Amino acid sequence: MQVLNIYNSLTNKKEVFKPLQEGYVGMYVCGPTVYSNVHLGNVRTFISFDLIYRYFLHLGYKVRYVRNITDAGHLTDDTAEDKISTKARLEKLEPMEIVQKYTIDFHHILEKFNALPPSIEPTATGHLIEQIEAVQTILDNGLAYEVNGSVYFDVLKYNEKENYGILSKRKIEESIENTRDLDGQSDKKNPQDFALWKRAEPEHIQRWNSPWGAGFPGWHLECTVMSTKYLGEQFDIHGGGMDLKFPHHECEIAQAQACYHKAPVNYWMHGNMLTFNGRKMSKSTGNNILPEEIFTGESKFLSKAYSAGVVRFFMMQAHYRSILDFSDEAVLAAEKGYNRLMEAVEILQGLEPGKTSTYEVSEWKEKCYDAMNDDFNSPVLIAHLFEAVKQINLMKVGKASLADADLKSLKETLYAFVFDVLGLEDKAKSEGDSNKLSGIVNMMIELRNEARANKDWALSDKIRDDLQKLGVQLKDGKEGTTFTLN
RNA sequence: GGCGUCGUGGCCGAGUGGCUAGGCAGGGCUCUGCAAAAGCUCGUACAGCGGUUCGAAUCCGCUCGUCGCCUCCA
Repeated sequence: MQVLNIYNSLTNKKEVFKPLQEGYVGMYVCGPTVYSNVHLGNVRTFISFDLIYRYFLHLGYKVRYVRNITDAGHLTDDTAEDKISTKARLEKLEPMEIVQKYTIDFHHILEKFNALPPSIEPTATGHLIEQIEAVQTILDNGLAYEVNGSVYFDVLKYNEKENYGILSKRKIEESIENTRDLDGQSDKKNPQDFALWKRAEPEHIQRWNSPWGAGFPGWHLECTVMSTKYLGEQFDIHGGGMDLKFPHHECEIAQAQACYHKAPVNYWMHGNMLTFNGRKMSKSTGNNILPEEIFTGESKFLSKAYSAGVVRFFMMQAHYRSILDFSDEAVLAAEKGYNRLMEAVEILQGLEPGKTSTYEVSEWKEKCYDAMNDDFNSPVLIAHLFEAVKQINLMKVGKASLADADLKSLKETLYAFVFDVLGLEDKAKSEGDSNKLSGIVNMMIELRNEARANKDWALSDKIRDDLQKLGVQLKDGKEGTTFTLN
C-alpha cells in the first residue's frame, strides 16, 4: 500500500498522513452559517471534503466526519445585527425558522451533488453549555477578560507564550500596525482581540443566559467546542475554505491552546475558492449563482442546464487547493468529458474477456492510487481514468483485449474510483422510466434499420435527427446501433 | 498599504530540474449510404527580464499582471 500524502496548511508542506490512532481518522470541517441558500462556492468546499472523506473510506479507514451547522447569528461588526437576525427581520420569521429553512436547503443541495452526510452534524445552539464552559476555562486560565457582559480573548497576552499567527503566518506586530480604525466604541482592549461571548442587546432575539448575563457565543468558539467534544482535544484533520484560515481557524487554535494547552489539529486542510466568470463569488455584487439555477438552466449566465453530476465532475477536474473558475464554457466542456467517461463505464459492463491482455492494468491501477495519494489529486486521477476510457473503446471495436483477471481488475478499479471515490452517479440509475424509454428507442432503431435496408435515407435520417433533437443520440457500430441520452 | 497566491498551448486544467498529463475545441485520415459515435493522427505551451545549472516552464532575483486575505463569508 502506498503512502498517503496531505498538504498541511500549518507547515505549508506535503506530509505523510499518520493518524493518531491506526486505522481511524477524525475530521472536522467548518459547515455553513444557515442564513440563506448555499451558493456554489460553499458547495465546492463541501464537495472537496466529500472527496477526501470518500477516499479515506475507500482506503478502509474508519472515519468520524464532523461538520457543524452554524445556527447562532454572529455579528458582522460591533454595531450591526447578525445575519440570521437580519434575515429573520426581512422574512418576518423567527431566527430558528430561518435556520430550519436553510438547513433543509443545504442538505437538499448537497444530496443532489451526491455528497455523503457527515457522521455527526452538530449545531452551535445545541452546544451552548459547552461553549459557556469553554469561556469560563479561558477566563480561569487568564487569557480572556470580561467587559460589560462580553468576554474577549486576550490575543496579546496569549501571544506572549504562544504563537498567534502560527497558521496564517501573520505577525501580530504587523497586524497591530495595520489595524483599521474602529469606531472607538469597542469594549476590546486591543483591536485584534476577538469575542468569546457577546452581551445581547435588548432587541437581540437569539440570547442565552450566562455567568456574564444574557448574550450569545462568539463565532469561533463553537468549532473549538464541538470538535473537542466529538473528536477529542487533539484530532487528525481540520478543514474548511481558504477564507476561514484567518481569523477563524487561527482563533480556533488559540482557543484550544488556551483551554487544553496543546495543538488541537495535526493536519489543517484548506480548499480554495470558486470564482465565477473570473471574479470572486459574492452575494453582495450579484456575481453568484445558486445550484438550483444550474439545474434548471434559468440564469443569464448559462446557455443550458447542467446536472449536479456534471458540476461535480467539473470540480473534480481541478485540484481542491487551486482556485477554480466556473463559467458556462468551462462546464460545457466538462459535460462532454463527463458523458464520455460515463459511457465508457457503461460499455465496460458488457465487455467480454479476451485470451490475452494488451494493456497493463496493474500499472494503470497503481497510477490511479498514486494520484490520489498525492494530496487527493483528482485531476490527475481523472486523466488516468480517460486512459482507461480509451482502452475500453478500443476493446469495444476489437482492437484491444483483456484477459479475465485484468478485465475484472479494470472493472473493480474504475467503478471504485468513479462511483465510490469521485462520487459520480450512475446516469442510468437516475433515469426513472429507463426501461420504457429504451424499449421505445429500440423500436425506433428497428424501424430505422428497416428504412436503411430499403435505402430510404430520407426516413432513416429523419428518425435519427428527430431523436437527436429529443436528446437521444444513436450510435452505429459494428454490432448494431446503440443510443445514449444527452 | 501589509501578507499570501497564482500567471501553462484557442479554452479549461495537471505537473515538474532533462523522458514535456488529461478534457474541450480545431485540422487530417479510417469507418459510414451521408453523418454521428469510436479509432488513428497533427497542433510543442509554460507572463517578461536577468541569474544558478551540462540542462529550467520547473530553483533564485527583479518587473508586470491576476486573484485572495487583512471586516461576515466555503
